[in-house]
Parts: sequence; C-alpha cells; structure tokens
Amino acid sequence: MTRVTFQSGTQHVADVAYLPVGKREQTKVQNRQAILDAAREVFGELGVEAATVRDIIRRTGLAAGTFYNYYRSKDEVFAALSDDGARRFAPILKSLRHKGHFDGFVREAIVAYFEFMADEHNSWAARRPEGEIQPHIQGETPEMKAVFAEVKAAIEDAIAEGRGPASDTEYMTAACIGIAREVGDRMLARRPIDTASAADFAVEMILNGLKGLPGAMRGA
Amino acid sequence: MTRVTFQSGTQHVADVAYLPVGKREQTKVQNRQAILDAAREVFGELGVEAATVRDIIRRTGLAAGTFYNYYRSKDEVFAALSDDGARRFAPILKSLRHKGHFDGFVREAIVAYFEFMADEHNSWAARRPEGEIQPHIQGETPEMKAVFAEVKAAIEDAIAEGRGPASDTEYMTAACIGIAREVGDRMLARRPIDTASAADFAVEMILNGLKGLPGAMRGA
Amino acid sequence: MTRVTFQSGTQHVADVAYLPVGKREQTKVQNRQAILDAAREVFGELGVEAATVRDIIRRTGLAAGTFYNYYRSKDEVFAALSDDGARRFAPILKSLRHKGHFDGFVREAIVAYFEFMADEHNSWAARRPEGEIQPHIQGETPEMKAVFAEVKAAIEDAIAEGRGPASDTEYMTAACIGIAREVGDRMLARRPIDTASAADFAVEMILNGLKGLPGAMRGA
Amino acid sequence: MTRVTFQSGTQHVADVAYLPVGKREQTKVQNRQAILDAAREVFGELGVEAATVRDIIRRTGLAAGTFYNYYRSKDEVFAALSDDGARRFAPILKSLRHKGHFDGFVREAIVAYFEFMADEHNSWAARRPEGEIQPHIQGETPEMKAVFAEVKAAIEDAIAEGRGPASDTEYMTAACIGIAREVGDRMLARRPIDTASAADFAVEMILNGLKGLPGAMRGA
DNA sequence: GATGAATGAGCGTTCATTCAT
DNA sequence: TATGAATGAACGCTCATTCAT
Repeated sequence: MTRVTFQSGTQHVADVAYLPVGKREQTKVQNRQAILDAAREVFGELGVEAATVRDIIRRTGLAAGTFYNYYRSKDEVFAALSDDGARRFAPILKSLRHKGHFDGFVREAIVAYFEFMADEHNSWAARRPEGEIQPHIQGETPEMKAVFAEVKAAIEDAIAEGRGPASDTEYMTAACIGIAREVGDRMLARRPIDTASAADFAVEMILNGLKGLPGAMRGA
Repeated sequence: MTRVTFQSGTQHVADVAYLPVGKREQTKVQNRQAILDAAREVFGELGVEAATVRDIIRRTGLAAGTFYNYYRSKDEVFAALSDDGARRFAPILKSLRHKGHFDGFVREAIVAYFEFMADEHNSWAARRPEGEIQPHIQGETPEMKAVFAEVKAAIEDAIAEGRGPASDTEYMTAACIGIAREVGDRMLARRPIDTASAADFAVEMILNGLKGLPGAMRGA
Repeated sequence: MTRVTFQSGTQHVADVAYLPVGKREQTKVQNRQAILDAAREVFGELGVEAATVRDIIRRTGLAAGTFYNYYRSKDEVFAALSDDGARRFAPILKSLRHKGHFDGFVREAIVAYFEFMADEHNSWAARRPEGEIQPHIQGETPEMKAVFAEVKAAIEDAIAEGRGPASDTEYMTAACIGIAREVGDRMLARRPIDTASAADFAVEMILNGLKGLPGAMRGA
Repeated sequence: MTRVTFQSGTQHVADVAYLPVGKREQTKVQNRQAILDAAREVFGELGVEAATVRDIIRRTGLAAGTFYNYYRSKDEVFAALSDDGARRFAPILKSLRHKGHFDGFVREAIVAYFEFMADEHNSWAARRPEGEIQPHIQGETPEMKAVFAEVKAAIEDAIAEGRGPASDTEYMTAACIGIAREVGDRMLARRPIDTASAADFAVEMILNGLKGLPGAMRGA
C-alpha cells in the first residue's frame, strides 16, 4: 500500500511559481494565493453558502476591488479551490486505476480519499492561531468536495467497466459513495484522526456488501 | 410487509379543513398552504440556505407583509415543513421499532423511507406546471431531510441497543445512512421510480456489509 | 387658596355618558375611552414619537381596524388627550383670571398647574399593576403638555394686559414658563411629590425675578 | 466681557481640511460634511426622533449605502453633531468656571450660550435656499442641545459648589435652565437676533430671582 | 360597528460590483 | 494593478391603513 502525503493547497500553488519572476508576478501570485487561503478559511468557518466575498477579502487585507482582478465571484474561488484539490488528488487516483484488482482498487481509493481528507483537515485547522477564540467551524472544504467527486467518478468507472461485481452498477456506486462519505465525515470528528481504521471499516463494508449482492461477483 | 401510502403535505393539510368555515378562514388556510408550497419549491430549487423569505412570498403572489402573518422567519417555515414530514412519518417508523429482528427492522425502515421519498417527490413534481422551463433543482425538501433524520435516529438506536451487530457502531450507522441516502437519491432520478428494487438493493448491501464485519454478527 | 382636585381622564369621559344610552352607544364610549387610556399609557411609556398605533390598539384588546372608527391617526388621539386635559383645566384657570392681583394670579396658576401635573402623574402611575415589571417610563402626557400651553397662554395674557410688570413681556412670559416647566418636571421626580413647596419656590423665583427687572413693577 | 465668535459646524470642519489632498480625500470630506449638513437640516425640520437615516441620505443625493461608509446609525450622526457643538463650546465655558464670582459666571455663561445659539441658528438658516418653501421647522439642532447640556452642567456645578445662593439647589438649577432655554428660544425668533439684550434680561431675571429666595444669598 | 388579514410603502442594513484615482 | 468609496438592488421586517366579512 502506497503511503501518500499531500501538500496543503497553500504550498502547492506557491510551488507552481517555479520560474524566476519579476516583483509584479510575485505579488500577483501572492495575492491570488492569499485570496484562496482566506476563502478556504471562510468557507470552512461559515460554510460556502453563508460566506460572502467581503468576508474573504476582509481576511486578506487586500482592497475590495482587488478581489475582482483575480476572480469574478465567490463561485469562481470555490471552483478554483475545488480544482486545486482535484488536481492534487487526480494523479494518485489515476495510478490506482487499471490495476486490475477491484478489491485493491477500492481499498487504495478509500485510503487515499481518507488521507486526503485528514490532511486537508489538519493543515486547515493547524493554520489557525492557538490563543484565539475558535470561530464556529463547518469543516467541509471545496477541496474535499472535489476529491469526493473524483473518487466517485473513479468508482463509477471501475464498476461500470465491470471490474467490480455486476449488478445494478449505479446503485452499487451510490452505496460505495455513501459509505465513503458518511464514514469519512465521522472519521474527521474523532481525535486522533485514524484514517487506517476508518478505511478498514469502509472497505470491509463495501466489499462484503457488494459480494453478497444477488447478481454478484464477477470481479477481475 | 405492510404497504403504506403517504399523503402529500398539500393534501394532508387541506384534508384537515374538514369543517365548513367562513371565507376568511378559508383564505387563511389557503395562504398558509400557498406559503408552504412556495417554500417547498424554493427550497428545492435554490436550496434552503440560498432561499430568501422574499423568494417564497414572491412566488405566492401575496404581499410581502403577509408572510409574517403566518411565519416569523424562513426557518419557521422550514421547521413547519420538517414537522409535517416527520409527523407523517413518525408513526410508521415507531411501529417498526422493538420488533426484535434487526434484519426485518432495517428492511422495513428502508422501505418506509424510500416510499416516503418517492411519494414526496411525486407530489412535489406533480404540482409543477408542465410547459414551464424547469428551474435548476436541488431536490431535497425539508420533509425528506426530516424523515432522513428520523431514519438515522432509528438505525442509530437499533445498532446502539445491540440489536444489530457489534462493531464500531458509529461507523456502522454511518455506513447504513450513507447507503440509504445515496441509493435513495438515485432512485428518485429514475423513471419509473421503483422503490421496491431500490430497497432490495440497499437492504442487501447493508445487511451483507454488516455481516462481514470483523467483530460481527450478534444481531437478533 | 382654593384647593382643587382633578379627576383622571378616564373617569371624566365616563362621566360624560350621563344620559341613558343603548348598548351600542355604551360600547362606543367604552371603546373610545379604552383607546384613550391605552394611548395615555403608551405615550407615557414609549414617548409620543416612538409610540405606534399598533402599540395602542394592542393594549386595548380591540381589533386593529377598530381604531380607525374612532380616530384617524396617532396624532388625533394625541390631540384628543390634549383637549381632554385642557378642557378639564381651563375652568380652573379661567376662575383665576381677572382677579386683579398679579402676584396672586401667578401663585394660583402655578399651584393649579403643579397640582394638575401631580394628579395626572399619580393617577397614571396608579393604574399600573403592582407586580408587573415596570416598563421604561417617559412620563410626560399629552394632558400635561396641553395644560402647560394653557398656563402659558394665561401668563402671556396677564403680562400683556399689563397686570404684570412692564418690561419685555415676551421674555417675561418665557422666563415664567421656563421656570414653571423645569421646576415642575423636577417636582414629579421626587418622592413624595410635594406640590406646595415646589410652587412656593417657583412663585418666589418668578415674582422676585420680575420685580428686579429694569423697567419693572407696575403691577396691579 | 470677552466677545466670542463661533464658526459654524460646516466651516469649522472645512477649515480642518487645511492640507492639500487627493480628490478622493476631498470628496470623502465633502460627503461626510454633506451628511452632517443634511442631518442637521432633517433633525431641525422633523425632529431627531422622527428623522430617518433615509431622510438624511436622500437629501444628500448620495446612494443609500454610502451613509454607512461614514456613520453606523442616525444616533452616531447625532452624536457627531453634538460633539461638534460641545467641542466648540466647551473651552469657552471652561474659561468661565472657577472665576469665583457667581453673578459674573452666570452672565458670561448665558451670554456665551445665547451667542452660540444665534450663530448656530444663522449659519443653519443661511445654508437654506431662499426661494424654496420653508418646511416645517422644529429648530433645535443637536449642537444646541449639546451646548445646552453643557451650560446646565456648569450651572448645576456652580450652584452645588455653593458659589451660588444656598436653597433648594435642584430647583434653583431648574429655574435657571428654564429661563435660559425659553428666553433663548424667543430670542431666536426675533429679527434681528439680539443676544445682548436677551442675555441682559435672562441674567437679571435669574439673579434677582435667586436673590429673593428664602434661604438665600451666600454667593461669592 | 367590530374584526383582523392583506396590503405595500418604507425602514435599516448588507453586499456584490464598479471605477476614478 | 491596487485601492476603497460609491452605488443601488435586495434583504428581513414593521407599520399605518383598508376592506371583505
């Protein structure tokens, strides 16, 4: 089982600035990043719906108008964060595909997903100053949502390709996804966050569930 | 297995107006209902968070102030809808509890939940004019949310009481809930809506999944 | 010095219903009175500006629309209360006029004014239930304002007629009025309310002040 | 007797903008001033209670939201105006305190108060377009109210410190205040406004009145 | 005449967005 | 580009007033 480590969104985007750049480019990248960081926080604390552009920009210290030099709306930042998450996660997931063994694929996908969530959650919580009053936290970041969508797509594909058991593939996907989502959420609420045992549980549940299905088991 | 039929919220409340009443009372009931209907639609289309009181009242054709003759806030309408759903669903669910057999309980709970969803969905969709452009739909009504919460509580209890298999009960509940929710959603998207086969699937998945769990199977 | 006693507005208007009346007339009078009473309370508690028609009608237990069968607006109730006060006070004041002696006139006018205020204040406070939380009180009723206007007019006349000292009569009136108003207000704030000593003070202040004026003293 | 001249609030604040500034700062100052001016007018015409934020902003021609870039509420504008008045008046008043001679103190305080009122009134009236229909005017600006409060406090102190005659000090203060307020108001209604003779009158009235009091005269 | 729900103007306030600087 | 004040639509809500019952 491959151990993966994820880099927080902040570092990731900064790393992208790999070419020597003038000061102007520098601050452009910094501002863009500052907005993304602030948005991540605000989304996590207030929820995506309740968050306003003002909330985001206020936290950056930038001027209101500056926001619109980078994004056209709150939804666009949301999409950017989602993309960021998806982009970071996609290669891991892709490497798991076409490995043939459905059971192994599921396990690794779930593990990767849970670890991503845990990492995201940690790096996000860690960035908050200690002494401060902790604001109300909602906790699901756009990245998590995006990665969830990726995993879902992967499982959908795997099942549809017949590498998983043949039954009602749509419902099968739905069941896997449901388990992953709900167990993953509970996992994040526990201290310490234990991705391994959560993954064990979810994988058992999924594989056993699928195996018992009437039309079942034709897996690779 | 008892076959249950649910009445839509609209009809339900209308039925209550069984006594001959003055015109004033009539319009009051109608307005109250119009607000609830409008709210259900708006919540379904925009989501509860994004919906505004003015969205709701606009759709009724009533004056802005009229809303406040009936409800004090958006949340109060939401609660009213939820209550309506929960109240209709609660007796069914209660009759399933303490039946001893965990497998049977799960099956009947899932069936009841799916049938409620289907019914709710139908009555809600039916009320929408045909020719109109279908606005973007989120689709989950407060009633569904409320009933979902009921089912979740029931499963939580059943598992916690040890009538289900003993393992990590929290994760077990989460898995059941996840399956019910996701499969239920897919079910609603199909035509015709077939609650029986969706329930069959979900129940199989849940029971098989739980049975295979390491600490497993002590259920009644 | 004549001792005068004032009847509260409530009793006064009730007394007016001296003729045998049908039930309809009865309730009409009662409603009108209920509105006036409620208005007096509300004006006293919230202030005339802040008070709303709804505040008044709510306290009567009558329906909203009923208000408009009696008065067209808050201002009209205000005027009615003022009239009531003025009407009750006018005869007392008139009996003091044309008595010739300016000093005596001033004394009796001030005494009458202060006693009216005290009485009004008492009967208003007395009607409030004991056990209840005392709402914030502003304390100046329309009646007091109206009576103040009466006193002002009387003094204006007396001074203009030359029965008082000849100087700048407008300023003289202003000074008297200012003393009466401010000392009267302080009087109401003390417990027990002592109209006699307040009146003594105000009268001394007024008469001595006027006597010392340059063009002074030609009084009757 | 020192002759003092007050600058109107408008000029005063404008004078403060003594440094050359960018256009932005300029319009900011202008807008802030426009709001204050509009507020003064509206308060004067409708009374502070009845005035609304929208009344104020409407008169400026600015957008509704702009108000909140400068003040958080009507009360804050009111406070700003009051502060302005008090700040301008305070030094004059302070220079009069502790001068020992009660008579002189009263005279100068009254003179200063009347001159402030006259000046305020003039600058306020002057800013009104000629041809327009004069709206109903209540006429007391927050500045006047604030300055009145200052004078009242000063007299209260002086009397309480025993520098004035010893009698019922609360009533004494009330009487002085009443005279100052009422005579001052009449003064403003005359053309031309003659502060000197009004002050002469008020001071005579106050001092003579106090001197005649029973417990009287122990003043410095 | 009494009722009380409906009305809709208007209020205080927030917010996304623009645009002169 | 960055700035941040101006904008005005929209929100939640209250209120005086009307009018069918």
